[in-house]
Amino acid sequence: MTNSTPLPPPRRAEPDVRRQSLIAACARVLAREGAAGTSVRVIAREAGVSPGLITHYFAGIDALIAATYADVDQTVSAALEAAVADAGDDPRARLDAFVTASFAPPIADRALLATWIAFWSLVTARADIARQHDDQYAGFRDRLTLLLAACGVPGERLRLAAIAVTALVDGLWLELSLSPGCFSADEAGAIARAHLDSLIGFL
Amino acid sequence: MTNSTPLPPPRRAEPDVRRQSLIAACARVLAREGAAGTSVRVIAREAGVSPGLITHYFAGIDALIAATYADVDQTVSAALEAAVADAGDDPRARLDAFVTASFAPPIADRALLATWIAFWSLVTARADIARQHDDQYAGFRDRLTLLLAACGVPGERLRLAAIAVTALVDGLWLELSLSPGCFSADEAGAIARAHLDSLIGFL
DNA sequence: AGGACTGTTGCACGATCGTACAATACCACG
DNA sequence: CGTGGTATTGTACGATCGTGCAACAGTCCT
Repeated sequence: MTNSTPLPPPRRAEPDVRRQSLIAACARVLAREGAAGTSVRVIAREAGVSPGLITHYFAGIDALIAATYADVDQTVSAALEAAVADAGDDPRARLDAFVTASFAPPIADRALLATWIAFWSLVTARADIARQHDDQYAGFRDRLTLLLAACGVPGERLRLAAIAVTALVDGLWLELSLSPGCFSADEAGAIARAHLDSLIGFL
Repeated sequence: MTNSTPLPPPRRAEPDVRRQSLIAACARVLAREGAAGTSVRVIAREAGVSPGLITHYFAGIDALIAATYADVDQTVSAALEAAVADAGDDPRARLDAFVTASFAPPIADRALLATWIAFWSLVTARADIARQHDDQYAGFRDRLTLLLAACGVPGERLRLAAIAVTALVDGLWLELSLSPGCFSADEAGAIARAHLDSLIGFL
């Protein structure tokens, strides 16, 4: 049980680098084993380190999962922002890019879904994690609100419009990730753009 | 540790009744403790029986969770069907009733959300559970397809329309259950009905 | 070069997990 | 009124869980 691998000599790493590698290992394990099979020992083996190191960098396994979720959220936000930036200056093109990017890598990814689910399963029991969830979703909606306003959606409809688009994109992303054979990413994008058409009322 | 309660004498129950009571206890524990805190012992204490009884009725804890999910799905389907039946004969009223009921008790319920999340967390790792998920969602979409067709949605748009409405309702239901303070059930219904308006193109 | 700092290891500990199994107690039936 | 069948109990077992901690080792500073 001591070690099946030849045990390479332990090497020091920059604290930030090591911390990030633990988060990445946690995300990989969540994607491969699911939330139930994700434990300190499995994550440590995935990262190639000793189990004790996780306690050294994180207050506990829940803190590591929360950090993984925050990291995933940051990855998603960065990818969405990059898509918006690539779309140029036309407001509608920027809005389309924002929602379409949700159905392409790296966002429509099984690893992200597993992380999300593992995190949701903590929301029910822990108040601090519930607040982290609320904050991250509020950030997503706020960004969407700006893009919708730039497309001319009037202020009094802005709030519900942002909620609607968030829900639609989330639902499509969820089912696309859970059962990828049911419909394609292109179809999801077409559905979302059609919904934006009716919201903006460009006719 | 033997027993904190006065231990009422063990009573026999009809197998179906006992089985159903275990499923109900599982759902309550999932709602209260979250997926992580749901174990054989906790469920047995919630149901007022011995832990061994769960093994007697179900092949394992995963089978109990799967049965709980199937039961929840049946509850949801029955509630939706009842709402449709109450709506009368007008196709659009029936469609509205179907989607609006998703945001009212007993569907928009924290216990259901917890069950759903616990089940999703098993989808990643187990193929048989992934198929159960696909089947249940296909059933939901099929029912929606019939209601949409009755409202005059043409055949070539029917498939994507059903996917879109399913995703929107799912996303709204998910966020409504995860953070109830963000928007209300009435607002969710209004969003969904507006989306149906644009799909059916009644203008 | 040598000492201090700390990243890292490896293991021990108690708790809890899911499951198996023999013993028990209830109930229907002869 | 026994008696067999089975729902139910209680517990034991091995595995795995998260965490704490003393010892080790790599790196940097003086």
